[in-house]
Amino acid sequence: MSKDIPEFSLQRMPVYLNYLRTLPDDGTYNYISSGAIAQALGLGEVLVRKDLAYTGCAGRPKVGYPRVELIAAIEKFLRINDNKCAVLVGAGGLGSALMCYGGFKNYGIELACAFDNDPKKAGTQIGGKPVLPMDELREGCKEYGAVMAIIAVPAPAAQQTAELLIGAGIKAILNFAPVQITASDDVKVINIDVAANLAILASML
Amino acid sequence: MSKDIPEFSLQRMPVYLNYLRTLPDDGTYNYISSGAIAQALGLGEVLVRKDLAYTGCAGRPKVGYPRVELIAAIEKFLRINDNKCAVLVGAGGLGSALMCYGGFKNYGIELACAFDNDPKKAGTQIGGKPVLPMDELREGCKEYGAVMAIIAVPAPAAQQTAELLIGAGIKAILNFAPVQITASDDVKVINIDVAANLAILASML
DNA sequence: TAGATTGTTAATCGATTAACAATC
DNA sequence: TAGATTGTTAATCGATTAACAATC
Repeated sequence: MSKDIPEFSLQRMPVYLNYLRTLPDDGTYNYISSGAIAQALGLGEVLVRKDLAYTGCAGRPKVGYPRVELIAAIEKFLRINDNKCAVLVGAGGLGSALMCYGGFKNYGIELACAFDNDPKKAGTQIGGKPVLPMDELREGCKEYGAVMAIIAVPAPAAQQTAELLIGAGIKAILNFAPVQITASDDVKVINIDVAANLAILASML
Repeated sequence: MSKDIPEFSLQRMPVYLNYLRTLPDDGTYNYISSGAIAQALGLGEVLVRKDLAYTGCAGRPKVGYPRVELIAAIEKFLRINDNKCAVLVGAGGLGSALMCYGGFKNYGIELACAFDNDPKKAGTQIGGKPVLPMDELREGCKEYGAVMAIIAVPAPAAQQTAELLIGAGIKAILNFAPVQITASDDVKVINIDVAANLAILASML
């Protein structure tokens, strides 16, 4: 279903969803036009209409898009009600912060537990979720039915960690280690390098 | 200088730099070919050559690119020796983790201090760097000569925080709050929404 | 009806890839 | 020289924008 959507349109879907969810529920935004959305997000209005067309939610000429239906359509498109489960590897500073972050549930994602190779951390909890030793990674992923993982380990360990996760059945990886993780095509990977993004900004000044 | 480079080529520059820096210094990689780089990073080799051409570092046919010179050329292209200074707003979990992260210095960026509106945090240190109250933001930015900022505040406060920062002379913003920050064209903004990225991955499964 | 807004088709723009000449 | 690799020019591909018909 989301196979035939352009990559960039897909990336904007959560942006639309976020924005629509922040609108007040007092009746002033029962309908919203593509132009209004475009202006709020700094996009072209034709682009917005094209993107929204992929959700299957039809707008009404002269009126706009029905807000509640549009939110539901995007949620369905992103399969937010499927309640996917994710695990995290590397309960350091960044990993711990992500364990405590409550925003994943907005997308129907549960961050179930963390794995860490520090024996002192194993058995503790972070953000109310258990930290397990690395040698329980395979078993833990299966038990929770995890399909996604977040990697927050040091760079030298990242690729190896990814392979462990893939071996445990993980199909999508969000990697924060500053190396490009490579995997076969059936495993989806997004690499986010925070320092690199700051460096890009610095070079544009 | 970096004005005429395609956006996507610029985004790959830190990736090349990271990769080249990880290569061993034992003489086996005095020269490296575009094909080898391409394979390691999962890119096309012509693309790699085009990107590297922007750095002004010439490769030698049959040999490849001189590794040390290439690293220096990318560093110069990204202006890594300019030693930019950044501040952070929002010393919560994610903000604190970023304060402790040592990777910014790899790109010549110093994260100097944090600002937080919690009076209990003001006066403390995180990662060896001071946390200052919000009402010292303007003064603090000037004092450190900060040109960039990281926003790690809750979503509802993000846009307002951005405007404060811009008022204090900040020219580039890396935003982790899950809202799109909008600013005039002379201020560069990159929005990173961690949960949204995980949602995108989930929808691709 | 007139006007505003959607949805679609065509044109443009930018990025990637392919082909190939240049070079060591 | 022959072969490998760079660098450039042309072709392709995908995403965005422009133009405009459809519709409420």
